[in-house]
Amino acid sequence: MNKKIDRGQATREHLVAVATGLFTEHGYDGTSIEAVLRAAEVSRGALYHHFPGKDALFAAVLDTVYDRVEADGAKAVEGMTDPAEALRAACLTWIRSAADPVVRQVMLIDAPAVLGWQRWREGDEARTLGKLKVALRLAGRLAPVRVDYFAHVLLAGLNEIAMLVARADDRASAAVEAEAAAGDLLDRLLRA
Amino acid sequence: MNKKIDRGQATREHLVAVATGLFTEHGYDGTSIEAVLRAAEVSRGALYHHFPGKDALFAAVLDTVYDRVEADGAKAVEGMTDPAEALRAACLTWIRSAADPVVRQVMLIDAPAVLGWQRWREGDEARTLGKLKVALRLAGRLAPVRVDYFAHVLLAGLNEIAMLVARADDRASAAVEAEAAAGDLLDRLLRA
DNA sequence: AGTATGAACAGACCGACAGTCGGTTTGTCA
DNA sequence: TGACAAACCGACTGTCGGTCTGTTCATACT
Repeated sequence: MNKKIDRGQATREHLVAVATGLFTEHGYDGTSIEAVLRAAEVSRGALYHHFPGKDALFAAVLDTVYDRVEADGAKAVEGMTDPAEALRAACLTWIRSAADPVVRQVMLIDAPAVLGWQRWREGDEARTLGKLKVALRLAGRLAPVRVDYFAHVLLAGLNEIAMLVARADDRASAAVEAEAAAGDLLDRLLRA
Repeated sequence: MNKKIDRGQATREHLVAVATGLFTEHGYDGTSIEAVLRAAEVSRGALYHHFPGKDALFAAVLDTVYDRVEADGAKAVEGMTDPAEALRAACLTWIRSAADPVVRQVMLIDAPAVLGWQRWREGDEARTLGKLKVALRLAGRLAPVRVDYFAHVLLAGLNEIAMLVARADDRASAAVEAEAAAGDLLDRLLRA
């Protein structure tokens, strides 16, 4: 039971990879299962053997995107000891991540609508927000009641800033301004 | 040419009203044109006479939602002379508006995915963000480069806070905390 | 070796849905 | 009153997501 399982894994991953590209380029609604099938050269039966439906395929794609973003974040803060410094580094990394078209379309635009807000928020809480809340608690002298709210505000704010960079005519200079703005935001949120 | 035009207007508005309810309850994807037709007791031809497609119907719904939100905001600040005070009042009103299921589902969850981020942002810029930027410029002593970024951050942050209230078990007490958090956020963003 | 098992895959098929199209009705105005 | 056009009607179409009945084949068992 190894060659078979490996083969299954391979098609699964292949499907996720192909779907990631199509979802990013055309959005969830703009991507038909047919299109995925054609691009991946996989049969209908194979796809529905691995995924119960289109939204499950999307969820799998979203999962790999989360993985990548988390890995980038972890790499950015490794070795850091000062919580505030690590938080700042993680925030800047997140802004850069969110400039990636894949992250933008899949994580920020489609995910809430496809999964529904509730499921989306639960996933985000588990994979992103939770850590951010811990980091905020460690880094600042925020009142405990504020931590949750400000974690959401910070994350949403960073997303917005990242979107602004992505849309800017001159992305290079926008990125510089944006990172300054993000740093400034962080300062203000953490101030006593 | 009056009875006819009036009748057209009436069906149009009726469709928008019915669609608003269905979009709010089941989301954009969960609402079929068929369902709208049945609920509104209007024929297919009539609907497609007034709207080129499902997304156009959604756009019309979104428009009326914007209208209501704007009207609420305008009422909240009327008579105020201090820009900072008006800004604060508008923000709190916006939080309360965003707690409305219609606003939440239509404006915050579906709109970006249905219209596409670009079109959505352009609309939002014209109807909400633009005013907010002006208000921020008047109310604070923010560096001009910061105004744009912080306007986005503030709006997104307020949305998040509103969502937290909407999802809370005890909405009443959550609302109190949330408005305090929003006020705190505003203070921090406007501080020199 | 022979056979049973079940994962992986194949592709015809189905129902639902968004959108189209050739009509019909009905105010309006010259 | 007759031409005109807006409003409306509903059968029809193409596409799409999802189902269902197989078939293949690597492994486990005897």
